[in-house]
Amino acid sequence: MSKAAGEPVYQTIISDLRRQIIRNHLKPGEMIPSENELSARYQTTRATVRRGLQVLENQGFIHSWPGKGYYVSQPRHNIFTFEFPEDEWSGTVAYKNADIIHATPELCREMELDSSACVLRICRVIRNEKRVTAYDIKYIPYEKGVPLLEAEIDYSVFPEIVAQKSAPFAFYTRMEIGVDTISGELAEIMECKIGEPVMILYRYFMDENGKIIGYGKKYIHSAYGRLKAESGYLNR
Amino acid sequence: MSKAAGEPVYQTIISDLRRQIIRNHLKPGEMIPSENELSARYQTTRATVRRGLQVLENQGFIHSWPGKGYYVSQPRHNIFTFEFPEDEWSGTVAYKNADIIHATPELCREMELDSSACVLRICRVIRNEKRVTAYDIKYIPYEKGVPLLEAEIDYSVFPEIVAQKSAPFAFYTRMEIGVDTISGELAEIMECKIGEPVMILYRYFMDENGKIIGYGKKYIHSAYGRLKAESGYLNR
DNA sequence: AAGTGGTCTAGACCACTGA
DNA sequence: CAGTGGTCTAGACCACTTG
Repeated sequence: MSKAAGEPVYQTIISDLRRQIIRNHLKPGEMIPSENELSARYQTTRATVRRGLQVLENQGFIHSWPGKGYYVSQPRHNIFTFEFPEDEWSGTVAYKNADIIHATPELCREMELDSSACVLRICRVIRNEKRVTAYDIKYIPYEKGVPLLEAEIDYSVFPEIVAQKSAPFAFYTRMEIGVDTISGELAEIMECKIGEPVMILYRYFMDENGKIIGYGKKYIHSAYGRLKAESGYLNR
Repeated sequence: MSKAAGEPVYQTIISDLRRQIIRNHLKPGEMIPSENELSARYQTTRATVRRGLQVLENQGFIHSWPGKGYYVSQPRHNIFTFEFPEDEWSGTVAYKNADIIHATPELCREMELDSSACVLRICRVIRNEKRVTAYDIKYIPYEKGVPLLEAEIDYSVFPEIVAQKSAPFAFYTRMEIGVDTISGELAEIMECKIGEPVMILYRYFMDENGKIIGYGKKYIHSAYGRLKAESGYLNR
């Protein structure tokens, strides 16, 4: 039961329990002291205790079981998060091109489109001082007659384009990470040899109803670097 | 202001505000009604209102600015999470081997080890009916004289091994995703041709002090599949 | 029946921001 | 200065679990 000067009581409760869990004095599956017990121990009310337990629950340290008590959770060390460096990641845009094409078989499949559909395609080549580091293709369903948005043609970042098609919060994203070797056409664009390995990031943007409102591929040259992700409980 | 029968008041508040944000009636950067305003509107107390706002804040929809009010946040659509399917992912273990080796230059670098250090190495080949899908190598610092743990030799999943070296919550993980083509030695192990592309997952386990307590590489054949990640605000 | 967490009320005092 | 969020008190009633 430590106490930093002026530290809120609920913070003290959080730190204390957190420390006990991390040091394994409270083990996964074990019950932690009840709200009433903690209220008494810290000379405070249930509301304040709950304030602290709420945080630990949000962070995945504990979970509550109504009628029984709070229990230490089983840690999940295989859930990772990463921040995807949208553009400007691997360099500057060296070439860009936007046009409207008919849906290819790939696009019909990936974007669940009719084969008569049209799609706005935005291609970009990204490079650093020495080489082409990435090749990026974005596809956005194109409704005939609907004027293009500045943002689309001007290639702001993908989520921003999509946000204007729906609303800032009204969509979700899926990413798939794959790998392949570079073939003919791509080798020319990326200025490298056929057979070199590339990472491919596929992105799907869906609206509230699951309708695909954006699809993209990004080829990243293996020499550029790695994608980094993290998981864990210590940095919270 | 909707109301489901028996739904807690704070839930109603959450749903209502959430809907307004997703529909873009409350826009990023805009202030939402104050706690007092909401208390009056829902005929409840500040405590109940705060209960709801807390949730929306945790989910990233809003943030509070003491003395000013609550504001709608800028959505982050480039933060992804994925669950890493530990083993049994791409098939069954076809071959395994554990031994103790001297730290190679790579290990000294990656694990921040002294060149005289010893390391427990666990290699595994994973395959499905048709082919080798992955090759997995785990490294764990080996202290001379310390007996090996059952778990290590028996190759339970990586986080579990590491958890026994410290404590279930007392470490964090970094993953890096890279790509390469298969070279000689690896081609033999993975039963494929030289030059085929592979995804490489590097994993680093650190304890509270940042000391590396586990390192691993997993080569995944491109034919196996993709790594999938998600982001967004709709599924919460 | 006693204990647990879930929800809620009706206040209080504080530090901070803005007009 | 009035308004905002941050913290906290001291209760209440409920549904649930356990002995």
